[in-house]
Amino acid sequence: MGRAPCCDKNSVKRGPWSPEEDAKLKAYIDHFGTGGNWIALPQKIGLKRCGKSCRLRWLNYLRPNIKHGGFSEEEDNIICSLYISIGSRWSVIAAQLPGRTDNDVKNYWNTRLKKKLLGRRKQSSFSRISSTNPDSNGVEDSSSSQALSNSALERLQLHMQLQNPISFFNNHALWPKLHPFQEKKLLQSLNESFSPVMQYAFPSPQQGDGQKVDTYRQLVDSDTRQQDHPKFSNSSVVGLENSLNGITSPDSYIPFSSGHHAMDLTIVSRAGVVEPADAAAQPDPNFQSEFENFLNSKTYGFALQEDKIGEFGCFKEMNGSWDGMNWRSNDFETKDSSNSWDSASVLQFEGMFQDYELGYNV
DNA sequence: AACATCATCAACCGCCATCCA
DNA sequence: GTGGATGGCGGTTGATGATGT
Repeated sequence: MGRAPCCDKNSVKRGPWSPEEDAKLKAYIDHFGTGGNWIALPQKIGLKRCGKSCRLRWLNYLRPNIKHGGFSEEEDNIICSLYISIGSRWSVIAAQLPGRTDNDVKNYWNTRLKKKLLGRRKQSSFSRISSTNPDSNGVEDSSSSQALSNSALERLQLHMQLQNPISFFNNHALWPKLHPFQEKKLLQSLNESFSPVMQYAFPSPQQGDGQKVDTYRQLVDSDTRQQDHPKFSNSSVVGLENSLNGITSPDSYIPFSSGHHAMDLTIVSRAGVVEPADAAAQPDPNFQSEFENFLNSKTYGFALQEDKIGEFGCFKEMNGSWDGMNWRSNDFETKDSSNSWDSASVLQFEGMFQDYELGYNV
């Protein structure tokens, strides 16, 4: 039994608003405000609209100082950065963009920005998977596509594409400036939390790691049983196992990502030397070659290559530096009242790790 | 020119949180 | 404490225009 609708759908008008309706609503709110009750408002002004519809129309279109379209690169950067950090909390993201509504930001992300950032990269990553998996026939593996929620997958991909998490975590100079206690707390929480990516970043094979894998696998099994669309696939477990059993050993630990690879979990697992479920498969020669080149390059920093940066138009103004997008390190020092980035900066950094925890439900 | 497909975005839907009697 | 009313939010839909064939 669903809840009662907020209005009688048969007696209210739906669909696009006419200029007359807009004028009525705007004139009333300009003079009297909303009166604190959107549901009662349409009756007061003689509009055959649902109160919620009035509220939405006002907030998204009629409200003063609303901007439509023409998102700047600065705004792109903010949206990308916040999406990576906090996910699809559009109202929070929109709050950082004066004149933008959550609906606008959401639409912009879904229709343009996401494609701009993930579109071609996704394609290339899938083709890479396909090329190494003779069974896939070039079709995206449904199990891997369901491994994570769309949002989590997108954000994970963005992480992998826009940042090299391993080199990032190994190079503290790239970290945002934190107060000492914040950094201590962060490191503490990283050590306490269990995340595959953290394992890559801080490889410290210890007794009990196998147990962690077991625990993780139990989570996955539980997840699979409980949900129609489990957040985890077997490949993510394989990736985790590889991360613990293989490449995270002190000698073999290698920052295998060159940063510009669009690596989803399947690729992560494949990069982990041998994937048990696919042990007989030969590594993609192209990937192998790129991998070796990377190892020879000794550029373990943020290794976004020039040509790859060019694919991310919205970042091209940042001179190859990520500071402008993700790590407003100055935010902790310069309290600029003209922008509202302070809280967001904290969110960004905390959210980056929460993201992985959420993604893995750990 | 006609049709199909794609991209965009305003609007809707339904869930959850909060308020208040 | 409880339950209804309302606000707020994120996900989704569908109309419309643009573009491709």
